[in-house]
Amino acid sequence: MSRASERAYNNIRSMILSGELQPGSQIREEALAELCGVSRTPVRDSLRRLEAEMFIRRKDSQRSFVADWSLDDLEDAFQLRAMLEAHAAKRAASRITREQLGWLRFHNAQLKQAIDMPNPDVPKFLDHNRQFHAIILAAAASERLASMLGQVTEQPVVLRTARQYDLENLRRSHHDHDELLIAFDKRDGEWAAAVMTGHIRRAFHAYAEAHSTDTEIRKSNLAA
Amino acid sequence: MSRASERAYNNIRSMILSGELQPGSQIREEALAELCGVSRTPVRDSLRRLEAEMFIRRKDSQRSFVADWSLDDLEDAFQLRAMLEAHAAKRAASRITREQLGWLRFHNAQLKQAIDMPNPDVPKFLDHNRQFHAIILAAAASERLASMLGQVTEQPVVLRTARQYDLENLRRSHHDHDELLIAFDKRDGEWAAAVMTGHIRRAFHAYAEAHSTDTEIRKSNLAA
DNA sequence: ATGCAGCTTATTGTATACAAATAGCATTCG
DNA sequence: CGAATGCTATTTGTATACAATAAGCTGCAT
Repeated sequence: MSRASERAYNNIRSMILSGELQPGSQIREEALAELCGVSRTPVRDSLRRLEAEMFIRRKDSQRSFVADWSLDDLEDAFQLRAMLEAHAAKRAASRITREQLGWLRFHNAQLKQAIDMPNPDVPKFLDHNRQFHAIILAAAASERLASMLGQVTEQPVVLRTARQYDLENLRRSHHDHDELLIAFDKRDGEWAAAVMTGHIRRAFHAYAEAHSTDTEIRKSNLAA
Repeated sequence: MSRASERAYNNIRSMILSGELQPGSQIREEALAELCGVSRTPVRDSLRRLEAEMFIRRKDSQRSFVADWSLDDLEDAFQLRAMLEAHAAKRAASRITREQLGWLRFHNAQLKQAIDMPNPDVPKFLDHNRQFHAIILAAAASERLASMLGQVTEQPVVLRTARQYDLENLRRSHHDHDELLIAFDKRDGEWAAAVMTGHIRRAFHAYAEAHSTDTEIRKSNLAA
């Protein structure tokens, strides 16, 4: 992907994820082109891609809108994600290298450190968490699987606060990772898959809870 | 999708699926534009889409090539497909309507009829088979799932003959469908999922066998 | 001969102009 | 007063021209 095109894609995507572009709002190509400082051509490329990734929806005729996720959509995405990540874990169990295992341990230690402080560093936690999962995906060695997972791993943060999960949840995540490491070490794909399933489903419930709290807040703001 | 764009997409896609565009061969936008009778713009749109669907790959810098599927790729795609279709069947079991069940029965009867003749009509079989699966996917009621399945349901026919599966296999497929119908009727999602898994895996082995036979033939042709 | 440098050509990326289509609005007719 | 129809403005689709980039080739030097 080339310079202008990539810039447009990343800009628009992060605007959607951050909520800067409101769910349900219409998108005009020219407006985005100006915002990104490029012409409509690369913007259109990006829109097509984002449409395939279901961040953008198109009405019957051609107009684009920012996807508006219902709780059902969210659950649907997480259900798919749980299935796919479990599959990735299963495949990874029989293929992961010693070196990759080492990196998993490293990132897991780092993310533990990030929340075992007086002032927990949540962004740091999330970053190492992301890398942890990325390594498993790489070990699974399936491009298609990676491509599909890319479609369900990031949801728009319709949430008010960056601290999506409370500390207790983050600690449990770390614990899940520990168990995954043992399963990988024993090359037990079934175990790894089971742990991963639970891991993702917990994330869903944490997210869903935050989501509904948020929409309530938003509604009351609207009413006020 | 608009006229020119859609035409380009369908044309290119079917050229890939039919093998008219050889796996591994380079793709030039302008050449395709002429072939489709449109300009490069809609061709580029289509290429992007086909790239996302992994029918087209791009080298480090920008040049596009028709994807060249190894047996491993094929197995990978089928593995994912089995998982996703099983999931669809499971969801469908609890959601499918009486009317949809009726249509399933209809298409299953039709595809049985297509091969229960002195001169089996394989294209007719394949068409009703496609519709059978489409109804289940619709009953599963998950747009994301549908979108993902779209990425793994069609593989390029690198095969010489349209009769990819022998009659025995087609009959077994019909039988699987019968069993699926019963599972749906009893709203037994687990059963439906299990039947579907086997159903797709059989398809894989039939396909793989034909594939390897074909590549052997091709090799010997190349040598001659 | 071989490998590297610079040039030439092929191919893709980006911008822009224009065509087509759609939505919103006003006006008119029932 | 409401619904339907035609007009206008907005937005997207398509084509084309031009810019940037990468591949391939030629010739020179080692």
